[in-house]
Amino acid sequence: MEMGMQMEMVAPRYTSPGCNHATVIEEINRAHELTSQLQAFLLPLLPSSSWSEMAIDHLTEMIKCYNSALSTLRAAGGCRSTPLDDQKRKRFEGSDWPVVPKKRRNENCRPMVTSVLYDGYQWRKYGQKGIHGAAHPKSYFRCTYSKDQGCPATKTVQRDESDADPPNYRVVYSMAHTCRNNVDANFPYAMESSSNDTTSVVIQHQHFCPPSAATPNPSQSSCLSNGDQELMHLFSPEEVPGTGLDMKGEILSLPWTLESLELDAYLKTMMDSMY
DNA sequence: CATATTTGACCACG
DNA sequence: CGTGGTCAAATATG
Repeated sequence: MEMGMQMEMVAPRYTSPGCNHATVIEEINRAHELTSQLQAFLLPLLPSSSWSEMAIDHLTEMIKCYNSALSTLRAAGGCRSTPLDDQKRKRFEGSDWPVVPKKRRNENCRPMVTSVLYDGYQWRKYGQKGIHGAAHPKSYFRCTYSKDQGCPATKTVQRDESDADPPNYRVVYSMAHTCRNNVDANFPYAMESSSNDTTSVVIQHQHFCPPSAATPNPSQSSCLSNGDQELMHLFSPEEVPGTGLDMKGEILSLPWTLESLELDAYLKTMMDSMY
């Protein structure tokens, strides 16, 4: 679109002394290399399932993102923050709130799922709220098909108070899905591992459980006879709520073999090096 | 243009 | 009246 023009116009202005352009490129380069290695590492290990394919797809997308980011950075020749055009700036004029522009999704890398903690359903975020006494805001999601099919399912995601590294997320589901044909049939709902290196997520079920009637993997479902039963599931480090991509969680859904544990360690290393 | 996210405003409830 | 949940306009993005 007019993206290129915007960049040319504003790039010099957003260069700051504290922002080392070469270092940024170097870091992205490293992330790119690590992702490529990870992909090569994963390919022979993953079983053939659409679940695995999705993980590989994620990696491929990540590599594309890095390529795009690198070429953009190199073309820009300077470090910049997200530029605001006049119209966008107008929104913040006279307001003491957004000194920085709204945080938006990575422009080159749209996540496949619409919420964190991919659970086989598609969610749409409709709100975020700071909770009294909580360090982290709570995000509110409803089923993507709530409008189309009147699906009442909602969930909230809130980062745990503990300073655990990686952080824990509390996911609370409310109401059952009534939408159809939207469940990822390959979603392994319950994971049966315990690695202290993974992100644990407390999942609470209010009224109903998530992939319930349509749960494609009932044999693994540890859920859910009682409404308010609290379950500990081990997911992976991931982006903060709202940004969506939780690829590692998918990978960790593999059976816990030695390989997958090594994989976990490798993933963690990779993640650490990326942030 | 369609769809998703962000975020301040609004509202119900205790 | 404070808090938490939802709405909806603005915005982002393919």
